[in-house]
Amino acid sequence: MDTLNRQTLKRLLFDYNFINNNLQQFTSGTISSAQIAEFSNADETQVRKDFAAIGLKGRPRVGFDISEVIHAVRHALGFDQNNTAIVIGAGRLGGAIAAYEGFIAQGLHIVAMFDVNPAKIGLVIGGHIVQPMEQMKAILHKHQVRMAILTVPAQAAQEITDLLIKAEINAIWNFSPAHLVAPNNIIIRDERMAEGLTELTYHLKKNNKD
Amino acid sequence: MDTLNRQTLKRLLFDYNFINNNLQQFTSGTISSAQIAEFSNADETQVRKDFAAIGLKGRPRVGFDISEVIHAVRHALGFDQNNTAIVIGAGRLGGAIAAYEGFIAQGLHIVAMFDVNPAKIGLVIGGHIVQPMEQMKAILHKHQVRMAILTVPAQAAQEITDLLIKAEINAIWNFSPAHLVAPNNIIIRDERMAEGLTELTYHLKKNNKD
DNA sequence: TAGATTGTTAATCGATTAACAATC
DNA sequence: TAGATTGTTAATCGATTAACAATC
Repeated sequence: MDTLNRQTLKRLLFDYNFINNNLQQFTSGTISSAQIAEFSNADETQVRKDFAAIGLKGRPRVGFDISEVIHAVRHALGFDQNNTAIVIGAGRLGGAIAAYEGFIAQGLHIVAMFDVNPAKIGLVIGGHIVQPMEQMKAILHKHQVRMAILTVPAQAAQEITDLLIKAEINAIWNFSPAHLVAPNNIIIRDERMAEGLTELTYHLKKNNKD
Repeated sequence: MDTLNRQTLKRLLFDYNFINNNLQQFTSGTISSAQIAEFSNADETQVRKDFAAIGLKGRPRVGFDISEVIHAVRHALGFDQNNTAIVIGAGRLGGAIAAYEGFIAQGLHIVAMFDVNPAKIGLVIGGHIVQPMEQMKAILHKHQVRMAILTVPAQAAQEITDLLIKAEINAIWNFSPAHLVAPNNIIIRDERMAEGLTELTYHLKKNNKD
């Protein structure tokens, strides 16, 4: 199976959420590409292509079986695989992420929380006891952690990334505004909130002038 | 000037951050499109096109004037325009956003924080006293607020959006996983963190199989 | 059977990259 | 002047949409 590109992943997630949140209205147990397309305002051909890309087959005159769609998307995107993760940076954002239960449906299980600040060690934030960085390597190993969630200030981000590289982490979900340098085999997703704000300030300014 | 598309906004922000964070290394006061392209790993033609799109002119053999670039990007993206905003949802995420100082450089000023939960009213979170929703309309008017930042649970999001529509908000920065229904003249940016997680779980799963 | 919906190929569209003349 | 770098047009690439035969 080919690698799904970012847009396809995004659309599949969107379709999946739509179906999941509106299960009760699809009493037939099936859904057509046109129904999905109407909601997601993508083209219906696009929906069929996306589904074909994850091996989903529909039936002419009937559509796609809802439980098959849910299962196939969960499988293709990896939601059916449990991933353990740690949060580094026991601030408000780190706490929010650690406490958020919505990620569990995507297979994410946060097992520990760390901070460099001695004053925070031992506090319970987002349901986890904050531990010192020195414990990190042992915990990563113990829980076979593959993902680190970085919610530290920009100036601390690279130093911590270097520790994670040494500890052979597989993936980093980076909420700091820093640009991280790491080997290519480490999957990095930068969550740049400044981008969202930029979109808004740009369009607000534009509207002002119109 | 044509509307900048999302990718262009993203690249301009990236270029801007790169230049800003590395000012000391450009002692000549100028920078070439090739230097930027090397860091951002975009094509250098793309950098020139992006700059041309915001009216920036470079000089052959010299490059682009750094202070001109900074000024032009800030102006084009609306960073030089102050925008007031309110945060709705006085949870950890709302607090993190309200307290984060990095957005000030983009012209964002948070003036108030709201929550539906009576137990939270009066608390100071992220530097702001939490106020009841009933105060919202008056404060929006008083501070000429154009943007609302939504950090409430999914099930509360649409109801609050409806209030914001009535209060004639211009833009909503939506951190809830809900799909908001609103008129087209309201600018909505959905910050779907589940997308980032999806990218990571997908690639982690893929790596597993390879 | 008739007709709705899929699956897939072909056409279109838009964004990215290559090429190169203009310029300082 | 020679040559580095811009600005811009043309070519390429990839993603989206249209068209339509296959199918139940």
